[in-house]
Amino acid sequence: MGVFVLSVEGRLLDMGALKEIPAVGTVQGLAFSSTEGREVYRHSASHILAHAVKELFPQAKLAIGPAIEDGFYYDFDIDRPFSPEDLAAIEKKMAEIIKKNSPFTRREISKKEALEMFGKMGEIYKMELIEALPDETVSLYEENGFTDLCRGPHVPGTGRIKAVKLLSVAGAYWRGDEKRKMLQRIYGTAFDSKEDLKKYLEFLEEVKKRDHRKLGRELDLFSINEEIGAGLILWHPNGALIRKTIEDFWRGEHLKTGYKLIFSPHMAKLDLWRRSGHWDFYRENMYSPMEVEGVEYEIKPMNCPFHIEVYKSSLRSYRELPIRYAELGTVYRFERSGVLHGLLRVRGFTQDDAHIFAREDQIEDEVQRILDFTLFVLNTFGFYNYDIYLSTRPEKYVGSDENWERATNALRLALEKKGLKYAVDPGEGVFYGPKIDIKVKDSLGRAWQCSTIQVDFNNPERFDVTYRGSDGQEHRPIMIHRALMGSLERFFGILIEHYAGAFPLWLAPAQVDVLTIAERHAEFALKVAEALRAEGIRAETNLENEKINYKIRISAMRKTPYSVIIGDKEVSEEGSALSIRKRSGETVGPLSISGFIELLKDEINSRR
RNA sequence: GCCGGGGUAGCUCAGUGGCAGAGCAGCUGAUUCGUAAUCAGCAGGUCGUGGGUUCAACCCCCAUCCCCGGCUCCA
Repeated sequence: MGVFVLSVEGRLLDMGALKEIPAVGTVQGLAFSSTEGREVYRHSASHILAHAVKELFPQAKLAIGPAIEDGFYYDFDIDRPFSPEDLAAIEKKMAEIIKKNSPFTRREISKKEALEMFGKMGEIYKMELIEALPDETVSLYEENGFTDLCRGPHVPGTGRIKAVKLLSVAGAYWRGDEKRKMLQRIYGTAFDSKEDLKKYLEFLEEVKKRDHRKLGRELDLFSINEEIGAGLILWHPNGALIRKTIEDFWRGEHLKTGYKLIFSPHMAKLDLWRRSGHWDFYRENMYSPMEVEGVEYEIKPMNCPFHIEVYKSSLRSYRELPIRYAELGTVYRFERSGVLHGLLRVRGFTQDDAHIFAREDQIEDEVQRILDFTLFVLNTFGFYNYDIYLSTRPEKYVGSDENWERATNALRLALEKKGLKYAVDPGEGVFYGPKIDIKVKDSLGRAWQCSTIQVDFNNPERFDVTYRGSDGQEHRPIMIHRALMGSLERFFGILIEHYAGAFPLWLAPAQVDVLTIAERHAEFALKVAEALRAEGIRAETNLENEKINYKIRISAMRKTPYSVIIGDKEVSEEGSALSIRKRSGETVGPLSISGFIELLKDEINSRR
């Protein structure tokens, strides 16, 4: 597909500007295949959307309409909400505009003129945007009588848009400010060909199929119950088994890697949270205190203060450092009802938390160790691609500039020594220290924030945490807060979608379903299942009076990795040649019972 | 919290100001079967909850809880 926008020394320009470009620098044509090209393309589509809406709903006021990751949106201020039927009508109007193939033409006018022009049209949001612009002139783009304020560039003409689809309507605050008016936002997407659009829509279907809330019910993994409360998870036996397996793995690996496991209570005196600073900095996420014999207690939103108190329970020497405390600590945070989402955003969750107390000279090395450990754990769950971010000092912060500098450098060096690619997220650190965030990419290429490694200057100070140095003096250790999976709830939700519910053998709640062909095979089937269970394999039987096709279907829908079929043949051969079927439909074997057990154990141990 | 859409059987979903429906799942019976759904019967509901309008409300109105898509926020 051809190019439709120019890149001149990194600046994007309309194709029409070609003749005006002075003969300096390199000129490059961009197509849909480039990120910038895609953005321009979809931004043009959003103009066409605005045009269509203005034709159908002249009273609608225009706000903004940028390109986003997978498409575009446009915000409108309109007295009535858009219905699905409206979307269909708008889409039809857009098709007409595209068919006309009117050229996008650029024009520059003074700010004053622009204000006057949009003022006459009653476009108050555009006026607000113009007023905020720094330059004296602003640019406008026009196609077929529709003019919009826009920096540009655009595709040459509306006919350049090959495939467009409106997806949804949602409320959105003007300028993202919840104190300002809520506008109606229309989301859509555009592609360079009908086939690519179709592929994207199929991707959306796949996302829907993998929705962990849907699979969670179908596979009987977990539930959320109105009687109990929003954002509070019930782990059903199948989900609990998976969680237990994850926890066992997690604890085992932590012990191997030099962590000490601890447990801490779910509540503590409010004074503790005052001292930690949470009551000042984090109160909006905390629940109201409860009174116990005249003293206020608070349910915990974090585990850190407890870990600090364990550290402080005795005098620490520099020889002991680093001290690493790990805990699967369940915390409760207030989240506004509208943000709750299945397992991914809840009010009670278990962090795979750890706090490391280290000397300053140990930070870089320790962070490297944590990075190794994190990637190992993520790999185990089938995540091999990551986006890594280094977040630096925010506007509001505690600690000295010098400390921040040193800690940020330590994080950066650790990343570089590991040869890990990362992006800097300026000003996105926590108030108490810089951090590294790792987002994993799942099997559909979606990024999820899980792991975080945070340096903390604040708490050692507030709690007066010390160690005795080789000089016999008291020193302040640095605290590193880290989570690998983030929270078990969220991680589980991500895993469900990542595997589409088909968990690898080591995690699968039922590993083998033993299925009988007729009732006379039940006795032998039970013997086979028992032999598997004796070896620690999670085997279940289906002895129902149903056809084998039915039982295979049920087993496959439960996504049990293996089923074993027991009929006359297997019984007469006494299990020397089991008929084994994978959930994918592939057959394995025939294998003897012991051969099958060996195969299963090998697969479980390698966590494939 | 805000905007919009919802809540009907365990699940997925029809439905109407005048007797509450289907498929799947469940139970019972028949069938005894070789790699993704055997047949028949039965049972299953305070129509999210609380008020109101009406001779009559699952349906209309108000409030409330919860869910969904977003916004803001975030593990």
